[in-house]
Amino acid sequence: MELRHLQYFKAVAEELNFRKAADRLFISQPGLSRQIRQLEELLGVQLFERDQKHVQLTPAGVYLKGEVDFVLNHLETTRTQLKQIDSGKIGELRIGFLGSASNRVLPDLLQKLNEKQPGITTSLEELSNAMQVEMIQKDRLDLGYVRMAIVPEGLSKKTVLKDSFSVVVPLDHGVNSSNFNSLSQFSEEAFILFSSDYSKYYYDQIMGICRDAGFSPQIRHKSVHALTIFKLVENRMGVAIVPTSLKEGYELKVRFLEIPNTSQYTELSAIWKPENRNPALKRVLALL
Amino acid sequence: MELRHLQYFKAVAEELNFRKAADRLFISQPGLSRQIRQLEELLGVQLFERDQKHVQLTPAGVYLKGEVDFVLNHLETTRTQLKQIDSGKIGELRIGFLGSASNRVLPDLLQKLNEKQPGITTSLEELSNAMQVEMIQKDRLDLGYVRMAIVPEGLSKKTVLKDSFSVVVPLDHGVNSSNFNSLSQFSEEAFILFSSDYSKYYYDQIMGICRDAGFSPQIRHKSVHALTIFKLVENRMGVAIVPTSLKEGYELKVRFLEIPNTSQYTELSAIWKPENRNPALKRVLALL
DNA sequence: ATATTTGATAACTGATAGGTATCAATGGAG
DNA sequence: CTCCATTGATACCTATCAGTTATCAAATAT
Repeated sequence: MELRHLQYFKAVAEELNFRKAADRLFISQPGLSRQIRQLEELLGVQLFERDQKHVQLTPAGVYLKGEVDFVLNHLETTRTQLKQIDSGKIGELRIGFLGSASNRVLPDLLQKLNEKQPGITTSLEELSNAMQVEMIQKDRLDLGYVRMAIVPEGLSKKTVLKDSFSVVVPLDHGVNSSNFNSLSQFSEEAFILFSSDYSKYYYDQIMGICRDAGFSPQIRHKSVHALTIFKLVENRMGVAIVPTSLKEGYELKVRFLEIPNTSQYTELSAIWKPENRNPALKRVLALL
Repeated sequence: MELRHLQYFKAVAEELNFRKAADRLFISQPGLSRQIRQLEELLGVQLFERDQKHVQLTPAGVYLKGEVDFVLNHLETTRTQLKQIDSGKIGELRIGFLGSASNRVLPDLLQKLNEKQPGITTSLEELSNAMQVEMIQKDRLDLGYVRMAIVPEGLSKKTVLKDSFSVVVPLDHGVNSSNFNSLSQFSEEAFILFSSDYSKYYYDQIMGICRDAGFSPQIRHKSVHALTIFKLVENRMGVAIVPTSLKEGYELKVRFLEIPNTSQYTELSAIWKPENRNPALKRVLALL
């Protein structure tokens, strides 16, 4: 059985006249007659009652007509949907991000998406730098928000946020914005850092900043979540160095001190695989 | 576009390998390759990503696979329905049920069906709760008899039986109907339950009943068949808690003790998909 | 380095969808 | 009643194209 049979059946069922149906289908009447007979043989069921002057549907034919209408209609809408998906008007984008992107960058993107590309749905997942890279390379993620200076071979990058670093201290800490001038003031403090397996590059960079200031930090705690780090600082478990933009978006009971005179900064970048064929990705990249 | 294209597409989408798919379809690999390419041209959409070693679906291909599965399955059931209707029937109703429906509810339905709608034939299958839900959602089942408090989104439900629970004990067990007053009398017994993969909800509920009675049951055996459970009880392998209505319909050598004063009860419900197009289903629903 | 596997290409062939010409049966118009 | 238009079915032809075999180059695996 082929769709041809069903389309022909539909025409005959509607016209109840082989010649008119054949005309509508732009084929000859004998050809149509044969295809209908073949359909009846294939299904093992008589669909039309033909006496020499009239054609009408059998009960089985009536049932089949309903189902054929349904199926052909369904296939038609499937075709138009397919076109939409292929052009990226609708589709799903799988986004990975570091926690630090969830303050401004990610909400910005989602809002812009909702405005300009409402057909695109997203699936969001907070993941480490390394995991995002791996998943993008394996086509398990379309877009990632990471912190790294150089991206692995084969991935594209666009920086969306350039961030200085700040020292995070308890509110009652002796150093404040008026007397803070060098990071070396914290050389004897305990430090709280992001875990290196969450972002190796990030970890190394903070170590570099301290080295520039002439000391090697004592690391007491490591965590993967910014909020946890802030809580630890608040409870005087140490001080932390984090991207300045993390200041926004939390109800903070800690003090941020932007580190002056340092060429060190961190970039939040969107990364993706140029060969990625998800059409929704192209549209989203145009928005970045 | 013809059904052939869709069938071939389905095979390739499942195998993700042109040669294996061609073997499965009993055609040659070049022929299959050409048909798929033609389908892509007809739809104006790329469906597969082929590099020289791997084949994978594009997002459009993923979408099409879902629709094709649906359409081909729908056409298949249409064929069997057609046969039924052609032989003077109204259609076939595919019914799934839990074993506990086979005592009263299912025979009742079948008898009523035989009386009021003799044109409807049935195909019956004993299936777990989860399997029934899945098959109904995929249009592989028309009506299911399940035990669950809330049905998944998109399915309709009608409760057909409200059942209390009974403890099942051997005939010579110390506890009988005159001295039974609390489930806690069984707190030290070994228990035999229905497997949780048969009906998660049911399993949890029995655990809840015991918790209400102030103990956590020692579970020694699990089984999916009521009769097996009764046999185990008969041979003093433990006691069981089952819906009271299971008492009927078996030649029992065990004793049922209805649990008093519990708000716990179990409902046997008929579930179906409202969009289901089976004409026999509409008629049967009118009988419920 | 060798063998095996992948999908794509090229050229051939056989089945069949659709064409033309015609038929017998029916029913409406005169 | 006759005539004629209209119905679907039949017989035969043909051009298309689905599916074939025989290859290929590229990529793994051994």
